[in-house]
Amino acid sequence: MARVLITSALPYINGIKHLGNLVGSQLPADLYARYCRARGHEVMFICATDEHGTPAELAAAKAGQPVAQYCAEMHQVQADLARGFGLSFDHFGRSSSARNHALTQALAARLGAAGLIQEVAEKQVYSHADGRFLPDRYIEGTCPNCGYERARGDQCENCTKQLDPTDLINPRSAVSGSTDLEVRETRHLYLRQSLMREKLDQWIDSQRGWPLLTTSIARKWLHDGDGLQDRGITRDLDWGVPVQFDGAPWGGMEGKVFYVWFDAPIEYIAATAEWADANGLDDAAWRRWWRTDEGAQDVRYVQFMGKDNVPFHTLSFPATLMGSGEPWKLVDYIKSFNYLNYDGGQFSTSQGRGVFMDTALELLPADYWRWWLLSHAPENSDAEFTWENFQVSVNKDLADVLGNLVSRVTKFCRSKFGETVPEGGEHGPREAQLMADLTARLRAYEAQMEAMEIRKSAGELRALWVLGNEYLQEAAPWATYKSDPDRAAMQIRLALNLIRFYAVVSRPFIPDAARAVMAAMGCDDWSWPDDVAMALGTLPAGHGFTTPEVLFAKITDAQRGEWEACFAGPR
RNA sequence: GGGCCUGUAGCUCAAUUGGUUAGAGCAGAGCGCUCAUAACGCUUUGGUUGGGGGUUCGAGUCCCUCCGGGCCUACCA
Repeated sequence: MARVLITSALPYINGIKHLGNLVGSQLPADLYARYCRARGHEVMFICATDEHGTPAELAAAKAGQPVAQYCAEMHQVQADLARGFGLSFDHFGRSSSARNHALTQALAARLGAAGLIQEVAEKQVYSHADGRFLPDRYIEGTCPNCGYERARGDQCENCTKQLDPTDLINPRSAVSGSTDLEVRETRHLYLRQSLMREKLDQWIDSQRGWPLLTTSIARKWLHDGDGLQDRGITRDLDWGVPVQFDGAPWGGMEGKVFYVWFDAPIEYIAATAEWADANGLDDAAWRRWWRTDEGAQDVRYVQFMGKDNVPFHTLSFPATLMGSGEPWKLVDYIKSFNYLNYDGGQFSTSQGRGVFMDTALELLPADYWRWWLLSHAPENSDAEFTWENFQVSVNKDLADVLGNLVSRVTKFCRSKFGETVPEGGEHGPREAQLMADLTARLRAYEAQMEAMEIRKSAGELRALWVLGNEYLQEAAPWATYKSDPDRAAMQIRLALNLIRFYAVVSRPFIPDAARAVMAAMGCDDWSWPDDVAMALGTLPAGHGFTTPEVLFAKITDAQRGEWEACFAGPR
């Protein structure tokens, strides 16, 4: 028994996430959390909505709502969708919480006292019409390089030239279109990451077995050019954690808030505190997960995220925690993912391209999506979702291999012995062989899960299911029933136990179906099959069960065609 | 422009870090079974590992080069 702290990158608040977002962090994190719990480990699985920043404010404005209300509503929407997908967070928090405000300010104060924060005066574009400072990418104008008229202030997407907003010809606000812009001087706080480069570099070097994607991105930022750059951690916005607070080691920062990438990872900790609050527990309850001087020294901390989040988690957040001089728990393993593409292009939140979490659940049960996404997780390179691949994989793996196995066993038993685990007969060599095969495969499955090799884990699980079909084919209880009914009874008794076994080991991937199968078996024993032979004796002769309805209905060609057409363009 | 990742059977992916004859699943072909969601099982056809060159007893794996895909980023390795 170990203690495992698991965090998923925080989904941004400004809308419903697509399947690419889901498979990049929350879903694999959930798989791992469920597996760890199934193995009897003590798990704290944390996620939250990332609610600060300009896009949130603009999305709220577009929806005609105060930003606080907009975020509260969208948080609820995302929480409901997470539940719909079976994401088993111990707590799904909000980066706008009072806990995060307090913790972000406290950490910033520590960093300031340690000399790791610097005030920098810089020039930013202010829009009078919008009444706000505009981030570079919200300023549009004509590209001085190629003449493209809709170049953004950070980069021209036509000629790819990197730009400064002041380079643009005829600049205007992308929010309102106003040309009433002004370059103003404003002061901001910078996190002096550059001072911690050596320490971070050694820390990264000391990690073993991290995905190449994780370490290569971290090293790129550490060693590229002049090395790790200091980064601004504040912005001129209203919505966020105020930079000026009682006890702050700086003055004159009224009207500014911390920038999202600074406060968002801190929310991992704050959300754990929110969890304690929500459960009526004291501070010690959450601090034993996060403070190595208060119980977290034996915690294993694993983070899941898409590759775009790697720099913040390998460098900025560790710099924040290390720089505080306090004994905060640092991450032990960072599992990062590439992108999932949609049918030849990218999923796009802004363009509404691809399948989003809400519509996905309207089409099919969560387990269909969970299985396909996890068994095709973009671990080593970008992966691609196509409707055809989805249909073929799901029908074959879930409906044919697993669902049909449950069906053939239960229906055969019902017709020959009734809905009761049959009595009689003794295991023979073929049964011993099955146990041995199952044990070998199960150990391989466990090893892949522990290594967080998602695709390979799915492959091993599927191989476990296949063993059941192979056994049934060879044992042929429909034939032995005629010559030796006791033997058929033994075979079916084993097969029924096998179904329960599958419910247990499959639950991390397909929790809803697993629950349905377990319920049909009239059982609630989810103990992990450390000893396979013993596990396959759980349901005794005489135990009643019910024959489940079709576990996974197949996706028809008609459905696929319809969905293909329906999702071809922006929704 | 620079850096990193990547290119393996029609499709989706493996290959214990240089070590026998490059393996799985799906799709295709054949056979078997009939309990089952026309499901399952067995057998089987597919690869000059993007092209070319090199190092080595030995290269999918290392080096060079060209071609293609992706990500990150800025006058710097």
